[in-house]
Amino acid sequence: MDRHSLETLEYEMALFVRIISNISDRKIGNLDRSAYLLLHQLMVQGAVGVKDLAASLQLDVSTVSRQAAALDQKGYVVKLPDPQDGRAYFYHITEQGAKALLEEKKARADMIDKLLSDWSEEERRQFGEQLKKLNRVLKEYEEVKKGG
Amino acid sequence: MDRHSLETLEYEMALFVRIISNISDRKIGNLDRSAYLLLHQLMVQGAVGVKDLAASLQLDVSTVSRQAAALDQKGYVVKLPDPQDGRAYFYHITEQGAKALLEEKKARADMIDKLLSDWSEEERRQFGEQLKKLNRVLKEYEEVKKGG
DNA sequence: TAATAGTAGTTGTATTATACAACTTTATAG
DNA sequence: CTATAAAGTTGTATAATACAACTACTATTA
Repeated sequence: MDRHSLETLEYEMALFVRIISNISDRKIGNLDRSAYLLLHQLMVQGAVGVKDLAASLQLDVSTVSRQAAALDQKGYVVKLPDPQDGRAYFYHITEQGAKALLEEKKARADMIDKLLSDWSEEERRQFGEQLKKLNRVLKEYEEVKKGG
Repeated sequence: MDRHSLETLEYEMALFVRIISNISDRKIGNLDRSAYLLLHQLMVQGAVGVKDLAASLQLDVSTVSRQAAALDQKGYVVKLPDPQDGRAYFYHITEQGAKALLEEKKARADMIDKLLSDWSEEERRQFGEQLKKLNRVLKEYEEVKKGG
């Protein structure tokens, strides 16, 4: 591939990560990034335990355990015991949690909308799709890394 | 804008940040992300002090001071006093540092090249350009945030 | 069925990147 | 000359993470 495009991509990716990590660590709406992703996952996946959540999010169970506990504290999720297995729990998103998630999504979407105000419709759509595609391969890469 | 594209973009961006932060924190080559960006900046900007570096990188001076000290330790930069100002220093990238930077760039570019192996030339070019454009507005956003 | 191995989840500890605040040394303005 | 500002460093705090040790259960197996 053309070396110049590749180098642009390489540098801009590193830069993007730093900038956007800092921004999103400062919080967009009321949820931080980890809480946001956890709630999103719970919404998508339905009620699951920390093990499954950790697998989906590709994080350590201990990390997810703490994140879930924090959301429990806030009343955004509830932890119900698995009747089938005395060790296990299911986390359920609460009404309040669902509301917070939706608000957060809106806040983030609005911010992005504002940031990309001079992008064409087509550019945005395309960028979103490319990011999605990239995330898929990055996830695979992560899995490989953790497996071996 | 079309709500669906926006929501895709919104979620994929959050996901991208988490995935790629984790990956790049685990190091690609021999430099971590902060070291890489600092060396890159020094290469672009020439010899400057931590204040200017911090401004370019949009980080706190204390953060950059520590990062630069770490690179100094490794022999990737040298810190020379400003003959004009007894308080100030210039950080210079060393030959070793330049070599490490190049190797790192290569390692990262290779990784990206591999990850994007099924993307067309045009897609990559475009994605890089879009990321670059996005980074410009994100930087502005950061500046505003820090100013007010 | 009792003993052993494995599993879900939590908690302790360490690391890393960051910011903010206090400080030191030097420079500049009144 | 004194007071204020500026460059840089160091102390302290926070947040997200991983790994390791642990508890409490479950499953296997002899």
